Amino acid sequence: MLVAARSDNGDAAKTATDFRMGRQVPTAIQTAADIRPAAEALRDIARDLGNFRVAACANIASRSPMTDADGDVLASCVFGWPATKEQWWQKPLLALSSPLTFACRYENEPFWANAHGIHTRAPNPLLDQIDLSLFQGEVNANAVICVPVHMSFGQIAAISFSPFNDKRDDLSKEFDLYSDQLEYHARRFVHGYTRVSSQRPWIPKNCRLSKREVECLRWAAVGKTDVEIALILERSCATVRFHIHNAAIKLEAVNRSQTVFKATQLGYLGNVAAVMVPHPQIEAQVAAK
Amino acid sequence: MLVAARSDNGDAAKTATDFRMGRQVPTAIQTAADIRPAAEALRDIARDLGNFRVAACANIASRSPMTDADGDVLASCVFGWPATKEQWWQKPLLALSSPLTFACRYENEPFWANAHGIHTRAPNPLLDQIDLSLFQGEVNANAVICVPVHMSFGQIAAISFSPFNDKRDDLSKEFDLYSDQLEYHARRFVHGYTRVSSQRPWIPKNCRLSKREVECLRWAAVGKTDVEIALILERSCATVRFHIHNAAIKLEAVNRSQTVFKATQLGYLGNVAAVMVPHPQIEAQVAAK
DNA sequence: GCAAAACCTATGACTAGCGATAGGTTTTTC
DNA sequence: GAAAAACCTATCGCTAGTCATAGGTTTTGC
Repeated sequence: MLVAARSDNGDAAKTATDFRMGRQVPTAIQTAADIRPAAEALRDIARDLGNFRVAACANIASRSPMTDADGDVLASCVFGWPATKEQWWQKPLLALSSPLTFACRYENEPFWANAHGIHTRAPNPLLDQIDLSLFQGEVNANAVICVPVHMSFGQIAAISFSPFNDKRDDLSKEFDLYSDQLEYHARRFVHGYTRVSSQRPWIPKNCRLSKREVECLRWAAVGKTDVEIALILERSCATVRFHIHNAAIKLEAVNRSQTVFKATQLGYLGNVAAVMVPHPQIEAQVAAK
Repeated sequence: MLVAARSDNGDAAKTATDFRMGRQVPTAIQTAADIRPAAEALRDIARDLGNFRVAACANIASRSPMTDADGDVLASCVFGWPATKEQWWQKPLLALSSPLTFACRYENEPFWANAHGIHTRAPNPLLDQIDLSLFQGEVNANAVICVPVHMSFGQIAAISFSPFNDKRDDLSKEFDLYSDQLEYHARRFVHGYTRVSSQRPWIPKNCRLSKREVECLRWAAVGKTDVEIALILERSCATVRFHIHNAAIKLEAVNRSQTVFKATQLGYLGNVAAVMVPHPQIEAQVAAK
């Protein structure tokens, strides 16, 4: 089936046009001065594709609104949210609040959602327990297409596209037709925005962690004490501390919390829950002490 | 300029064809049985576009090779790496090793690289200090296009496309023509692979952190002690502990390291270095104690 | 092959910081 | 006004961090 699809469309590999709409990508941002026109481009693309209104949050952990080079808030000045509603980003619990924000933490690809459910490209059981009972009130729409953007340093952005002045509550067709394109432009926009907005970039001078350092750090990150890690790895407590201390030095961190933080941001710990296996017998040994 | 480009191509918004090459996306993975055909599709797309050979690492923090449903290693069975070279993923320091892996930690968008530099869509000063002197030996190619994929839970993937059996060392033209398409398929492939490979998905039952909890946690994540945080926030040390403890309960974490880890994974702390401002006067007060 | 660098392992003592616990007060929200 | 959230004080035991020291193994570069 999948192979057959490739055979039928083999020649399309080199002839497929992309989303750029010309030589430049209108949603890409190179300098702060590009923010406004890029936001306008994103707004217009969303409107042209499905009469969608854009809501964009470059960092779900931050309550700062996205602004252009002059400090004007994009939500009201470009995306068309009424000024009286512009408070939604002061409270991350609204609009891009609990249900959508939650989903963006756990999902890598675009999805659409309404009060009946969150509809992803492929099933994601992690989203099953999200409470959508207050959907309309929280999201200010009956349905929404949402693009999560996971970025470096653990930053997560969320860009949503909701029907503007109409009552659509089933976006499955639009999602099927346009999610790729909306995702592409949302990513380009948010990547660029984040890049030009960044201050004080941080990079340690020598962050080549050794195998042992990472190993000890992983166990620390899942909550094990030095004694427990020592038992797990069959090494002394002092060795464990040595390695963790070494990792801290390399990451230019002052204590364990910061070390874990930075290692996570840089992807050293990955998806630990899938990698590390619990040690019930070690836990019994520790309990016996 | 950007607005003009949109005007010229306004109608393209709804007529642009996408990368899917038909009704299905050949590189998308829904079940484990799709891994092999999807990998073959990715291989073929890369070959058709630019005679590239694929190297894919779904989690730069893991040394497990990517395998299909039968446990066959994709690098040798599908992507065409000689069996004698298939050890590269046993040592994350090779192939997708230091220079490329490093760049993938700090860059959100595709780039191409050779021994002379890392060429991104927009300048990224964080990549300037990456040592490329041993490029050919480490990467096994004169030049490479690389797609970083940042995913949920802090997982980072890297997919590279290097010229197969030829000496190209300047991929700027291919990058300009095909990076979007390669990125699209690499993302779809890796997202799907990660989804079907995941075990023990983890989600806390109540991870709605309060403003205060996040605030305290952020300072802890950048290495501040409880006393320092208390001074910064003008609250007592006990209150800081209280909030951090609350966050730990909500995230189902047993200690501070694990709390910071999980909060980072879920994007609660965001790009803290850009958000939080140092407090030189607080540091002086702590030093005076 | 050799030297240097990197990595690994370990000890012991001490103290700072964290986690748990208990009880209470104040502020905010509905 | 009541309940929930935020804040406060205090204590004590446990864990993490520091310091100084020592030695061995593996990898890398010439």
